[in-house]
Amino acid sequence: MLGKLEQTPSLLKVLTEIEMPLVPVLARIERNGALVDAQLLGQQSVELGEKLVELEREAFDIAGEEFNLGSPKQLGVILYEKLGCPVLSKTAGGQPSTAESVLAELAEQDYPLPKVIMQHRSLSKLKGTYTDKLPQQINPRTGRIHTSYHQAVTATGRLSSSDPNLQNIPIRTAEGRRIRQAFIAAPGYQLLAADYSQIELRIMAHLAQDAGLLEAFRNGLDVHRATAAEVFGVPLEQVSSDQRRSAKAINFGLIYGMSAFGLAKQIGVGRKEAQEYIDRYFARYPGVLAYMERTRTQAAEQGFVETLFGRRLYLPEIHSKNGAMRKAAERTAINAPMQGTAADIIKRAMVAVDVWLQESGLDARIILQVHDELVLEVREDQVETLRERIGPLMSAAADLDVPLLVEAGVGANWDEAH
DNA sequence: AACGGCTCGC
DNA sequence: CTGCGAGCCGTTC
Repeated sequence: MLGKLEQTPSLLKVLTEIEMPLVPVLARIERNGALVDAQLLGQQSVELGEKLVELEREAFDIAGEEFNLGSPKQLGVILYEKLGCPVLSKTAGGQPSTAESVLAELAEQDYPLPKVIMQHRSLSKLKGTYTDKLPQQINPRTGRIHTSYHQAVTATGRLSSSDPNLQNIPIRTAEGRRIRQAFIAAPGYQLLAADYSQIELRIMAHLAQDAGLLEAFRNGLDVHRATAAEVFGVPLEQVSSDQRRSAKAINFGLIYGMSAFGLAKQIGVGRKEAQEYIDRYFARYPGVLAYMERTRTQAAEQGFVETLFGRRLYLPEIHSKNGAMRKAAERTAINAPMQGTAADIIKRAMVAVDVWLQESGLDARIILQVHDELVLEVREDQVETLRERIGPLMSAAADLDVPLLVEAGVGANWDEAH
């Protein structure tokens, strides 16, 4: 009796041509490990601890009593019962929410406590998850951190990373980036970070074969700016930074199968206005609309969607009688081919880079993969060779109808390499 | 130990 | 009521 895998040539191909060759590559990456400056993280922990005590004092002062800032339950009592903040949103469990977006909203209404809580939350996240924990994860024998990559966990084909997760190291804020500064190269070596530029949007252009989007990428345009120009009806050079930010949210929203409601929340406009943006987007990029409709239909008819390389995601809930569950399956159907194709491509690239490094005898090794990025540790005198050749090699992992660009940076630490 | 709420990444 | 993950802390059992 043959299973789905043996019966399906495209799945066999994904197995034998992508996943199996990747196994020894992942093993090598895990064994290589990442060098981390424990002393620097230790200093940061001390500094963060001091700032947290300060913020705690401020919070107690505003609240007029002491409470556990880390407890959403206790915080809810202070905010909504004692200080009389309006309840803007509730959690799935029915309690008044204290999530970031809610606190930001309350802060705008001039309540002083939410801002202190937000600062406390973000710093305690950095301390608890990163600066305190990472030094404990250093292997005493190698002096490096060896994450585990999981090859068969995610629905879309991405890798995941655990113990510790090195795929969610902060980057967004200046405080967070300091943690990346603790990921360093060994003496005599440099870090090289190579990431695909907007890979999922490029895949969307390719899969949807939308003329406008293909054109934008082929002309090397800033695609968020180009989207803004189309949606807001202004010349490219007159796009404001707000318009570009909104267009970026629209582009990401499309990849995620987002609704007008979700977009409205994300960019801070009314639902009607958000719907107008979406309508204008689809009017300008009709190929994208047709592709999304095709994807939904295919998911419903075949019960699965697939990536460019034939990896499948089965979606039984696409037939659910429950509307919310069906909608969720439809969003996954939209997202999975793009996210999954990106995963296929970087996996192929990892194998290609690994083969090249093994054959060339260069003193360089892959130490991290973060979904659209590879980080390598390279002997100093070979950095320029690597930097020149890794882009074309990674780009060649797929033959898309748009350029697949790779940006590569070098530095003494992971922050500098970006 | 398991779960909820929250927050970090792409 | 935008996709995919991992992990922290607080809370409950």
